[in-house]
Amino acid sequence: MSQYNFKKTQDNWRDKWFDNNLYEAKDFSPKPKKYILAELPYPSGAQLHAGHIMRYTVPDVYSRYLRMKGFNVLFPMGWDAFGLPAENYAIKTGVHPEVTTKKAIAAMKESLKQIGYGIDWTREVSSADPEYYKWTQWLFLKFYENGLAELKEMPVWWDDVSKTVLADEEILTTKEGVKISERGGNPVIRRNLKQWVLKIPQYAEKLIAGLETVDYPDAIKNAQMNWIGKSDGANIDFKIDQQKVTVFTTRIDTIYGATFLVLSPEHPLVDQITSSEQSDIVKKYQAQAKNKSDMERTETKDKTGVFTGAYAENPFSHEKLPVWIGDFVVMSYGTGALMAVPAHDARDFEFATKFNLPIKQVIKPTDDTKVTLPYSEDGILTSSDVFDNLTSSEAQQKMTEQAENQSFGSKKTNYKMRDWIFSRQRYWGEPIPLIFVEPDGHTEEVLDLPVILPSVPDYTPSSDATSPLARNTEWVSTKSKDGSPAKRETNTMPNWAGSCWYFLRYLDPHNDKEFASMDKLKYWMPVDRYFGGAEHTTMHLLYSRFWYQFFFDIGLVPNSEPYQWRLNGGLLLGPDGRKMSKSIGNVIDPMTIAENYGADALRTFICFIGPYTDTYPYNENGVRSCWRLMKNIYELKDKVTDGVEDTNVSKAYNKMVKNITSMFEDLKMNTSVSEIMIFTNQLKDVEKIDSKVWNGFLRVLAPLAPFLAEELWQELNHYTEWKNENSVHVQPWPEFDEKILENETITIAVQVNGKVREQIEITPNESEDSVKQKVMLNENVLKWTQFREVVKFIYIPNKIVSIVTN
RNA sequence: GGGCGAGUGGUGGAAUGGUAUACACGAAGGACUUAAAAUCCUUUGGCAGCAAUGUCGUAAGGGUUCGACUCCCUUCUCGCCCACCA
Repeated sequence: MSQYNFKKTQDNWRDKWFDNNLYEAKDFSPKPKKYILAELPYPSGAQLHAGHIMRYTVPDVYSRYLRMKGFNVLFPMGWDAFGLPAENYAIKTGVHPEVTTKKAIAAMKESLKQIGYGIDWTREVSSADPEYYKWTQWLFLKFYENGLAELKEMPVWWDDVSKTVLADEEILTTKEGVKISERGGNPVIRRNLKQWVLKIPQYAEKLIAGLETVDYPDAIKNAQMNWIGKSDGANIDFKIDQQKVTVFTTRIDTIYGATFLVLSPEHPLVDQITSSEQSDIVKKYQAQAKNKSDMERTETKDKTGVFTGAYAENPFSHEKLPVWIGDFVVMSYGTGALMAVPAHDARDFEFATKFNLPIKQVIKPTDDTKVTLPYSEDGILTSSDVFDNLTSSEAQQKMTEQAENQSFGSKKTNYKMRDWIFSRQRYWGEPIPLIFVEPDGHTEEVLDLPVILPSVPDYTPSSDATSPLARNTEWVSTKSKDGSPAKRETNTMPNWAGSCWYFLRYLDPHNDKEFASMDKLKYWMPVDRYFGGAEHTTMHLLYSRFWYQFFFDIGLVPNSEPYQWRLNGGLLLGPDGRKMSKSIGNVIDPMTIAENYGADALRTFICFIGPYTDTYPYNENGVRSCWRLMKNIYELKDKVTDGVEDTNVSKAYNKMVKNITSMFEDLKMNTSVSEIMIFTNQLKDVEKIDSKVWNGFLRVLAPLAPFLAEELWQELNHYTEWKNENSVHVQPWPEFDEKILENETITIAVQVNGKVREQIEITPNESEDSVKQKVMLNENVLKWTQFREVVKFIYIPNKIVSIVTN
């Protein structure tokens, strides 16, 4: 018996496949297309890590299956090559990030080939390649030209370790309420800086509407909806002497219960309305709030605030309401001012209780249940003048109408989503292709793209919020279109920029006239299946939808949603069940596993471990069992011969093909591996295996274990030299015969009063009468039915009999 | 505080209204071996029983149904996301 040498097998077929580009996706092929996409990796470190294997294995198995099913499959790969780790490494060592990145890319590409991912490498792209980022810059300029990119002075999150601004999405809040950076966990502080922003809130409605047309799990849709944070309500003006303050409310129906207003301490009106008696105390509070970091603001659960001495008139009830300021009201949402209805809002209730302000109930429940305040549900209005007895929603409509008719308010929709801060004060990113023309400093586009990222002697970020590029004075000074002196924008784009459109470049990677041709976009888009990480739900996945929707609006792409379908994958934990971490020392290196057990065993293990979406601890014994499976399959080959007839094997074979076909369609790779194991165990028990069965089995095996399947396929067919069309991976997916699966008899269970008491044999589609006769005379059934009256006899054909007695 | 998801053997998991625990790991016993590894065979949800079998059992409680891990309600626990967002 020959021994399975997985290393030799892998080395051999890997070169054959990739040297001949076996997995090429053909533009405009008459076959139906499938675009299978997995998030592109960041090329750090030397090689692949466990996360990549978890992310790419199932998509690869699936795309291999589709290819055999006759689809023109695009399964591409590229590199999200800009980013902090390479830059931080450069700061430490002085080696240019380009050098380290290229090295990492080469090593990772080699690893991806070793695992046997069926990637079309002719379409490889790297976001740090000038040929690529030329188009990232070009696309950015489309935003600029259409008023969606804007320079804006605003409070931003500043990472004080990395010395750069970060977007809202890149900030996490710890359990203690401390704000930190998502990458690196560095402390962040608030700073006012002038930044490029992309006005993603303008696409809020389209981003919401688009979710209805795509097939994403509800969890992702919910998270994006939540992040966009749409609230329908109204802006209402309250008069304060000659001034007026506008508040945003989603509950205008509670306005008769408003007993005070609260303004953000930074609200511009505060200085004008504060009475002279309150002036000192207000100024002191404002100063305190300003010095308080956001961390401290959120840390103190206790509400604080001070009275301004001013009173505002409720436009409905004409009551005079005291105006307070409080730092729980943030300037960046709504109007920075709110009407407090302590009876119907928990925060207002807390504030009113603390400062002894009146609490007035104006909503009662629709039924007679007693309420404890604060009661924040909808209900029936009371103590609300002419609006009494209306429901909340009726009142909201009528009151908003009245406010609009009398010009003291209007319907208003607010979003939690903010402008996307798009400048980074770092080196290793795409230069923003704009210049500031002197003397007035107005911005102008750079027409000659790409703006190449210049070399600098020193990558260290500066604490004065300028980019390392700013120190390259020669590069910074340039000329405008009409020859005026100008200075370059020295900030770079965030890491997310390149990945917002990479899936479009795969479609036309070598086009130097366009970012991608419309014909190719029309052929391939949208992405049919997109696999990625859950951490990108409100970042990359939302950003790239925004870009794509905008491109659609300006006619650059053929449809409005980039991804038709999306699934988030889980993680591989260390053997101890904890997240892999160098400091804990529980990091599993997939390439070592591949080295020890073979790429096929590793792939099969990753599939077998459980559904794609879940997270699992690593288990070495699990890999060993898959390695054993490979070995067992290999050893079966000596039993293969022509003309073996075996009904049991034939049945098992057809069942396996049938089951795996539907499991692959549903991406249930874990149970597919079970089916392979069950069938293999069966083959181990027979003397001889028919070559036709073996032929089909190898094709079913091919997506999961591409190397082993290729080895045995080539041997079975006695191929002596390599030809692409002879590869197992381009063979048609095997058919199965339902007829062979039909048995002469079926065993079904008999339940008496819900408990299984007997199993009987019936012929397929046997009549109810005949089955009933068999069942009612059965001795084990009689034990439970005699001396009782059979009230009901239920027969579900070919499945079960259920008897009810009294 | 809000939203979403999940709870099944010692472990990863299977079963989406029809015989709960497929497949695999681990464990126990046995075969082979001087021995070990590897390999092979047997057993493996709890309780009672030599066994046939009975009985309980999918976080807890209730409901719908001939029949519920699966659908509905209540509670508990865990995970993830968001969070003074008016």
